Amino acid sequence: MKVTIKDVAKKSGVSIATVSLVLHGNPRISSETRKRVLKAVEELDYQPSMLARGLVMRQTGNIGFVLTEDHFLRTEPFYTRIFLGTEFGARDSNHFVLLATIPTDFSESDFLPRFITQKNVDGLIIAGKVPDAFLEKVARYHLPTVFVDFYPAEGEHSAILMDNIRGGMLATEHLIQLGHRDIAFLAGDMAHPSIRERYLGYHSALQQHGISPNPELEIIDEKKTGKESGYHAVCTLLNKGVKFSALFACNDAMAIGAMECLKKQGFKIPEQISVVGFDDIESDAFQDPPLTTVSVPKYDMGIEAIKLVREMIEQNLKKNKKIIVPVELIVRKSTAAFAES
Amino acid sequence: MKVTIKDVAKKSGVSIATVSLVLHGNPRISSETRKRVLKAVEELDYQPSMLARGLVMRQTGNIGFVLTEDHFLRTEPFYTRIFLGTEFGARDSNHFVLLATIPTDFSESDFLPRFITQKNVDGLIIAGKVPDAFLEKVARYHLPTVFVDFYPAEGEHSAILMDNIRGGMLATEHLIQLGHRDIAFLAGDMAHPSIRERYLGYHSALQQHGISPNPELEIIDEKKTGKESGYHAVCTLLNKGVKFSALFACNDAMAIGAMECLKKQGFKIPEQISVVGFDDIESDAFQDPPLTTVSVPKYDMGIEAIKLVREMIEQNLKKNKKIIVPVELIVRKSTAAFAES
DNA sequence: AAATCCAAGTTAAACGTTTTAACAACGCTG
DNA sequence: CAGCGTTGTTAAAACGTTTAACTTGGATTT
Repeated sequence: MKVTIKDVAKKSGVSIATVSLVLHGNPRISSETRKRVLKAVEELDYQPSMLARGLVMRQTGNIGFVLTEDHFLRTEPFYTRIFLGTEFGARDSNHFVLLATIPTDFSESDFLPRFITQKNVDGLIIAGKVPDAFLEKVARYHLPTVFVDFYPAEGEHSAILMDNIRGGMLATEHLIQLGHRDIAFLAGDMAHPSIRERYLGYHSALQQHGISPNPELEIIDEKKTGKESGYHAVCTLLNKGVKFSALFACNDAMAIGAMECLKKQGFKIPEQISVVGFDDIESDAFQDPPLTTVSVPKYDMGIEAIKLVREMIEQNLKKNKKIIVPVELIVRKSTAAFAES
Repeated sequence: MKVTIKDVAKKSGVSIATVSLVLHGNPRISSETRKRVLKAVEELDYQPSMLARGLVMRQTGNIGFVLTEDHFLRTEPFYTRIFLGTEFGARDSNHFVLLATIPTDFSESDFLPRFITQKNVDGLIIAGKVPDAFLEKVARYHLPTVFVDFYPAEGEHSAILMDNIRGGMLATEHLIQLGHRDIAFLAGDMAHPSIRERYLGYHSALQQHGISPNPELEIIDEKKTGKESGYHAVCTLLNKGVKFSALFACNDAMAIGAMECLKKQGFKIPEQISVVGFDDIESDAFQDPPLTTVSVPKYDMGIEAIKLVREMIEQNLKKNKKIIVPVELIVRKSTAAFAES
């Protein structure tokens, strides 16, 4: 039936131990035997059984990837890309990534993903914000865990985060360098750390360039962070009658909503008003005009997450580590040099 | 460390064999012993090791889910929902679903997902169209396979498909019942079986109601099937100057594009023209007006896929089976009774 | 020449299950 | 009371690996 280590051993005239040692690169095997074994492995297309290996090594070879159902089903494939990154990263160490969603309103009475309760994973990656009830419940299993794009309020953890502050600075500095001085900031849900940080970056860039922040230009009390909020925020801004030549939205959805409103009001983008977003979502390039934004390396975040969780599995000392991945400014057509009007 | 069957055996004063038999519901165990064992299992929170079990049963307990990268990263979470369905379905039989993407242009020289080459799955679910090169390569592994929303050109297979013909009929009949007679059909990519079938449904409904199809009303030569194609198709239709009071687009994206064009031309929807789409994508409910459409049970397709692949794994006779899942008409606000203009 | 060391392999136990065949205990039958 | 069937339980093999401990035979040291 299936080719086992025994078949390889027989074919190359050695014991199964030798085969195993060869496969693990043990130096005690003569290069001649090594060659013979490798040849047999090749010819038989031998694939070690993960099951048998896992049994003796007491490892499953699996890593769990958990996110809320909402996040997974988002039209914008943000977490999907992160997942894809983990899949890719897992190839190196021959792990498998098991994905499971949890209810967005996970409560004490909900079940954990099976791979956790059945101890079928060696480590865990938790992507995006998850309910506290989930965190509490999962903590009981003491699995090496890495958070991605989320950091729990309590305790010390390993996490992969993006450099929101720097992103906010990059976006703002880009506008400053284009000659803009009156730069609006649009946001909702300031309770969210990422958004708060982007705001911080905006502020800090202004100050570094000697521009004193004007609270009138900060529309930060939108309820949500979708297109509608962006649209509405611009309305608010225009109603105030305060002068501005550029705006930085805390994410692309708001930026796109903002552009819609501006265009409807007859403003030319970027000639009259420059717009910068954040996230680099799929549709940015297809906006009119294509949106300048801060790009987040989703794929890399997944790869880093796997690396980190693997590290934690190997040296199972709980060395908590935060990795901040860099972001990048993508200049498209929605920003232009300041022009006196 | 981890609780094993031995611990349960010791605690309940029986042999490990007995524990195993109890857990498998073997009737030869006295109900008294059974109770004792079950109690111990409960108290120790014993979870059988998938690895050990898999080793002796020669099953991995995993099912592979493969789709192209494009499909997985689509903004519209169609396949994502199907995947979620498989995840859910897999709970019953305690399988795990491993997801892997393949390059959209998979060629002979590309590698198969690791779980296939390493024989780490018992069966395979292939979602959406995949390249022939992939099919050829994967066929060599003789895995029980179920296709979802795709049926290979060659050979006999198991598959979960949606009832496109009936969907086309439902949509068209809905319009006919509203009193419409001049019903346009919009499509692109007629090479795609799903679209061809929807077209068939449209035709068949017309004929059943004694309406002879008017080729002038069929715009079926669009290159693609996106919003732009829908927009463009309506332009073509209007330029022809042919009279119509309703239109059925082969998918929601085209329907939405069509609505945009119609609205721009000053038509009122649904007062002057009724529009029906197909797919029930996320944004339908947020259109203006909300789009009437044919809904596809994505989640169920996933569940059915798991059921079928499990069936194939159990009785490993290659009983190929096609399951056609029913679709459903969702009436929203984009359709109304015919009104003479 | 005995003792030691080394290189290259091998033996065998262990991992945690499932399952078959064997077994013990008991009541029944003839 | 010998033999038989039934009922409930267990011993043991098997699944495919890894790895610590051991063997073997030749080279080197004392």
